[in-house]
Amino acid sequence: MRLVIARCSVDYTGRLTAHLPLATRLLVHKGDGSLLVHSDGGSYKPLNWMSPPCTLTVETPDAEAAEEGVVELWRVTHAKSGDALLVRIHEVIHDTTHDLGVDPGLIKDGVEADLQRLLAEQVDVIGDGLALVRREFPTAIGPVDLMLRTVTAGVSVEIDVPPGVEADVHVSAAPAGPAPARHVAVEVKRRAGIDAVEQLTRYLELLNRDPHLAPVRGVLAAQSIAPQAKTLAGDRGIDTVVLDYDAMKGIQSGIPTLF
Amino acid sequence: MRLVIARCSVDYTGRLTAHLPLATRLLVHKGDGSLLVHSDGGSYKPLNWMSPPCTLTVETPDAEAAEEGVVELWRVTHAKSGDALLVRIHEVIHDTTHDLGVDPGLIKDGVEADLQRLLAEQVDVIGDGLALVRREFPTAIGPVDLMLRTVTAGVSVEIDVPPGVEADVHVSAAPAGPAPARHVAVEVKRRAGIDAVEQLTRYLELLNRDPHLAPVRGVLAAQSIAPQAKTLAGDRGIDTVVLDYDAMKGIQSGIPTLF
DNA sequence: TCCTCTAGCTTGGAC
DNA sequence: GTCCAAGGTAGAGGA
Repeated sequence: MRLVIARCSVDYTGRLTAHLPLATRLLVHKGDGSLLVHSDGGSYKPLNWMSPPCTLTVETPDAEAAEEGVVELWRVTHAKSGDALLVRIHEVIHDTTHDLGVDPGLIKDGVEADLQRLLAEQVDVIGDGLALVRREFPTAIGPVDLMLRTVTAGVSVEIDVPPGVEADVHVSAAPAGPAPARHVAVEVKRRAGIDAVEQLTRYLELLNRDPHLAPVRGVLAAQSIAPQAKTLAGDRGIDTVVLDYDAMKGIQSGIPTLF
Repeated sequence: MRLVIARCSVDYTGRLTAHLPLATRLLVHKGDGSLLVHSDGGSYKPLNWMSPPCTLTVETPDAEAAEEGVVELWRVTHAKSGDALLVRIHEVIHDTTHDLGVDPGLIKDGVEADLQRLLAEQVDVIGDGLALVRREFPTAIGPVDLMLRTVTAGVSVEIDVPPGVEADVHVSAAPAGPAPARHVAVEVKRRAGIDAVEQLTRYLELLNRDPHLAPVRGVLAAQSIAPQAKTLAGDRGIDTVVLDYDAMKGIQSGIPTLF
């Protein structure tokens, strides 16, 4: 990794064009060829950058550029897209190179996948008398996060059996023509916006065309739900459930899961 | 801006928890207090970071940590959210500080706003016999990018007048009861996905309730349109138009706009 | 490979 | 402040 502090101007041409006037900035040239241009402040996102695969070539400025004070010209070209970054360096203030080795990588917890996994183990959070059919239930337009079905075969049955799988098995085995299972499609999000409601609506539209599944009810489950998303969901008959990740994690660690 | 190369492990707790095992990394401490943790390679995004407003405090490791080889402990705390980043430094390999000054900022061209502006000047790209009503046409749920209307008042009229405004004016002034104008709502995107179709659908639903506007046809105009978005648009009777930004820009620079 | 969806998204703008 | 939409979104994961 090469770290350069330099007075420079930068031009990007590619999906759009962007220009950075002359100023002092940090240039990070990584081992994979990528380049980041950072200012002191702003966001974690560089002002300009080039993602790998790309190559950096250092050129000597032509007479005109040299006259303007350019001492070095860095050209970073993307291997496929043709995007290019041009760094006109007027003054190098710092220049060091370091060998960092390979990074072991990041371990995360608490992303949507974790939320979905926990919720699959605790479908009672969504409502009573529900059992998991499967996670990532496949449809033609993509997988539904969770597919559940009701296990309401009469109150008397549910009293003396454990909730979840056992009751579900009982219903399935009921000799007297069982009430048709009603399905519940659950969309899991960390933060749900209008787009989440739209997504679930598309799934429901499709699922309800399938006579084996219909009627399918929709539930939007998220750690936070935008007010407009809640309103839109209400309009469309979609229930919303706010999830408490820490509480769900507590239950998960305390009680062994049924599945 | 302070640049540190160090062998360190990092823990983030906040919206999720994340852990980085011991390895050599770049730490960038910016003037606004923010911290970036970069590896040599990967993306332009740091492995871990803390966004401003936040403060960095350097602590002396306790006996236990010192025994594990920690020589310095950086704690970065977000001012509002309570998110925290903990950097356990085992070895400092490089440590320099530089004054970069304030960055003049980035100038962009080719973003969605530019596309919309160009398209407003060249509505014929959408179809013949159309005139701009206005950009950012207001509705209760937000502005429609472009609202157009047809100027089809009979072919004979259109032959000997310039397209666009002039023809439109003529139609408006036509003494023999003019055919009602048909409206076209255009959603402009650089890249259109399913969400763009959903957005336009919401607008059309609303616009078509207005007897002054109905019937309103929908057009999705974008530099690239995802296949599923094109399919969904087709299902809903929404036309799609693929835009060539460079070509449109060429026309714009060559021919003065009518508006 | 293409195409989809998530993201500690971030960031800017409107209300 | 909250909420929504754009992003050179990037990056992962499935078909």
